[in-house]
Amino acid sequence: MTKVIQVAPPRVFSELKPWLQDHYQDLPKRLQSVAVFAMHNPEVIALNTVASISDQVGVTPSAMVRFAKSIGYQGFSDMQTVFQESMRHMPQPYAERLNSMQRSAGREQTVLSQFTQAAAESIARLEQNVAESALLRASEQLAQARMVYIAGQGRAEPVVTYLHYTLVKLGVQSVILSGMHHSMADKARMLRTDDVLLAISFSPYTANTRELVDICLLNKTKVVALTDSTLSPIARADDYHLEVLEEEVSGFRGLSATMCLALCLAVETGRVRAELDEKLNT
Amino acid sequence: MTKVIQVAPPRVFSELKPWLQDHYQDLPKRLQSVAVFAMHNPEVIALNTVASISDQVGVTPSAMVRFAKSIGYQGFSDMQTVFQESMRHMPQPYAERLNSMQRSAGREQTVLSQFTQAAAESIARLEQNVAESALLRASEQLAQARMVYIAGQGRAEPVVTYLHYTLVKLGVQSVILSGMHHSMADKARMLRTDDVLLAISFSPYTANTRELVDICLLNKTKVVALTDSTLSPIARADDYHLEVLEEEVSGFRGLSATMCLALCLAVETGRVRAELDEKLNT
DNA sequence: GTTTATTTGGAATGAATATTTCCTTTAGGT
DNA sequence: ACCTAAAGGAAATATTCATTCCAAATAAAC
Repeated sequence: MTKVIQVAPPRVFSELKPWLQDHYQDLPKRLQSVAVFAMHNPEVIALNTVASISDQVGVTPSAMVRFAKSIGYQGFSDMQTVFQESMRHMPQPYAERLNSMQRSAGREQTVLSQFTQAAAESIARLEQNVAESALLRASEQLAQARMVYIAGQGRAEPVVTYLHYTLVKLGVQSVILSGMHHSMADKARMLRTDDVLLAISFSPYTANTRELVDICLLNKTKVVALTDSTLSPIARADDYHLEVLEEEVSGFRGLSATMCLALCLAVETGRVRAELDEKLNT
Repeated sequence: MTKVIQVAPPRVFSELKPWLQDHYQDLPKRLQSVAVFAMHNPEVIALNTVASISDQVGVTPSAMVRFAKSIGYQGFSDMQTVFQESMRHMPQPYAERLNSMQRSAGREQTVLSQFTQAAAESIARLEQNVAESALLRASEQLAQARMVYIAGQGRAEPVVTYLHYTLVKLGVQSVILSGMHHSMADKARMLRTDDVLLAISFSPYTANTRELVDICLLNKTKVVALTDSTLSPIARADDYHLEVLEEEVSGFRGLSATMCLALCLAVETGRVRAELDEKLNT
């Protein structure tokens, strides 16, 4: 059996991608098919069984195992865990991200072009995946609120700042909740049933934001959530949530698509709010 | 065996959540533990084996199966597929897509498509207009700084927050200057000549940020600027500035391209900084 | 054109894992 | 305090699924 490589295989998906690009030419035909499919449908690899995947690719199950082994993994299952880990977006340490950044640096792609490409893809997907109707429903909730409370931490904080800024400019009353040094209970007490919580959260989901959402739902306070996955702890069926997924480049996730969605949400809210105000004045 | 329910169980995760909220009280103790865990760690349920999950929850494997059955699923595996399906980022239903297609085919584009298009164009232009060399020079300045002070107001503030967040994560010392309630003179006094000011500003340019830049240039403190035009008052010939122009839609300017550039700048700075640190240690 | 190495498909194997069963424990009611 | 019913744990069982092996096919080398 021909091993294409015998050194340790990539343990993270973002390193696997460039590896495959380099070695693609040297792979047998079937294994090339698998490679193409894997890069285009990583989620399928992560979630399905060998039989089901090989069926979709159009190869035999053994080809899948061979593929994994040719990269250096112990077997298919071993490789699958790498794909799975990339799905639960457990971020790798920043030092490692910088490392993999350097390793892929040789490949004639400038930093700028890599990130702009990722951003463009994220935005394209945003347009595909977000339903106009969902956006409208969320906006209506926000527009009807007596007051909009905005919460989010870490990577979500710039989004909080932006939404607050834009909403206020558009005449929608809103307050940033995350900055305040209140206890969770205090925060919860502020919220009345005619208020709306606008929660922004990405994985790894911070406990604070999650708790806040839980409390609001108990109090029958409406929640509008902006998150990166329907599996997010803050996404419920009975609330209004919008989903945006940012493409990653060697472990780094941007905010380009998220900011775009935030602007849409704010503008739409402003519009609906203006309509409501007009009705009241007539 | 006690079935809490015998009708068809939820086929999507978002419906399962409220279901559990309703029936939580009626569940046995161990099954409650599982319910709480499942709602807070859906990804774990989706990706791991019964043994591994039950271990993390602190119950026996059979409890997991019981849990699934009590909801109405055939078994654990059946329930797991629901969690998995919610993980894949399924595009919106075709009905919805057609709907929005038709609407955009008519006269008015959807809000979403208008803004995504603007964002995409802004990003494309960003790649065209920003020279890799300029990015590198700016990054080198930031990487050599003893401390990076970040300033910006209004629409630039989300960018400030984001840059601060990312730089700190990458091990580059930085402080946000705009939030502090010091007088301009106080702020200026903080800055030493081996510090660098990272100023973000868009038209209409706020006086505060402009003044800060002026003072720094007088003190021979290095300035890296991120702005929307070379005509900007904070762009000088002798400093390092990056330019990004956001396309506007009916008066609204996004931040998608800006955020992308900010990320590039931060990552590149982190990389250069790591290189420098390595040299010192040898 | 023949031989040799590589690749490929398909069935057999074996490991991993969900599920069931049975027995013990706990709790609720009289 | 006793009885009954529900709940929980542990291990046996059944199923699903990855993996391996071997023969057939294809491509490469001579």
